[in-house]
Amino acid sequence: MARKTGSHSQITGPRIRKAALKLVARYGFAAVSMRQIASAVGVQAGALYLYTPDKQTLLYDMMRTHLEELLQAWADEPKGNKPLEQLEAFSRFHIRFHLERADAVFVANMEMRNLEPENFVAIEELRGRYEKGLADILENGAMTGEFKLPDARLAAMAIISMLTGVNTWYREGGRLSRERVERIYWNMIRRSVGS
Amino acid sequence: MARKTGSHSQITGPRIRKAALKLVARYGFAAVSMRQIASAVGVQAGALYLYTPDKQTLLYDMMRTHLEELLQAWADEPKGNKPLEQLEAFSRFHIRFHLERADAVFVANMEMRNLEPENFVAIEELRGRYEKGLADILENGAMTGEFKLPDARLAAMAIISMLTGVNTWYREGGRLSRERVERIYWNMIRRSVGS
DNA sequence: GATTGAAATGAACGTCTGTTCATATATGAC
DNA sequence: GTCATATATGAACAGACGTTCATTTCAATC
Repeated sequence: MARKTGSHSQITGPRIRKAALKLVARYGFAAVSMRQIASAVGVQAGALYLYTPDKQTLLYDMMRTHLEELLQAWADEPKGNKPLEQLEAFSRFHIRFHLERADAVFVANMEMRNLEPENFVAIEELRGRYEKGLADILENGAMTGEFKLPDARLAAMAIISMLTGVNTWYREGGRLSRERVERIYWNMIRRSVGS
Repeated sequence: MARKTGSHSQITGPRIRKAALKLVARYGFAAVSMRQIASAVGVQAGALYLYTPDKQTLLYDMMRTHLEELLQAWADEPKGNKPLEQLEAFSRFHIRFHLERADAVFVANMEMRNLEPENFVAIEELRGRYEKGLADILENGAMTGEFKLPDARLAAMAIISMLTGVNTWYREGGRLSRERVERIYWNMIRRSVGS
């Protein structure tokens, strides 16, 4: 008869989120039904509503969880002191973390438009915080003269787009190893900021 | 009583494509109904089927038309002879063309997964042709030693991701003019290839 | 083994979906 | 003004959608 599980900071359980992520990444949020998600979890559709109040919240939880884990992982990452070291740490971290969670990345990047306004704002804020992490590194480097950048915020967007783009073509066991991709990208980025 | 218009190389008419592009870019293909599209065109849903056999073909036509126009426009673009000139031409062309057609770009990048296998292959082929245009420039430059690139194909993907990323944040009348964005991006790209 | 409370079912709801088609309206030729 | 042709309507179709809820199943406690 209970309508909700005890925890409140994370409404939807990990089992459901994981199954939903896979389906939503493959077919898109609007194209995936609650019945399909339920079937992937191994329950009937009605049972999902013991763990999430509605479909929209399920999407929001997937994206929020992903971005919170991203921010936490970056906070925990060793980064060194100098802007150049930090930029390398960011570049390699971003590629590695994003390749490890291709489904969540895909959803977080593609499904913004399916968020209700309130949730949209919250997710955008989290994403902005991550982007600011990179922008700060670039700004510091520009101030010390290590980087030659007319606009650090723009450079941050350019670099993040480039890094996230790896997810669109990289395939495990393909022509290039992840380490090799990381090195080549890092070299391009290092040169692009004039170092 | 006629079921189809005379032309056959372009099934769906431009009026419908344009209205559909706007809606699909904003809400996603799966989330937009034929009734919504019809309403944006100013007709009833049934009338759409005089111009397209089904919804899937409508999506396919939007993407195909966009990519064909992209390929044609790039073919018509003046590019110079030297790899460096060509790379600058490509960078500036890509930003300009894509900003001018934000809706079509969004749809072409986001709705691949809603294409049926046959259509998916066809669209991927067109996209591959465009990417090869850039990869060829980079390969030429690497051969002459103008560019320092361990892997031209990978560099092509990196650069295209970076350029297309402009669409996600650029807003008309924002902090930076398009010309300024073009110049900054071109500088980053030029340096990233070691020139 | 009975009692309890949580977890899951499965039928039902109203609404919306893509698509079809008999019918109606508009357009231009003679 | 009549005919022919292209264009559009709007009702109807079968099925899927998100969500609710009375009922049943499951697991643990006494």
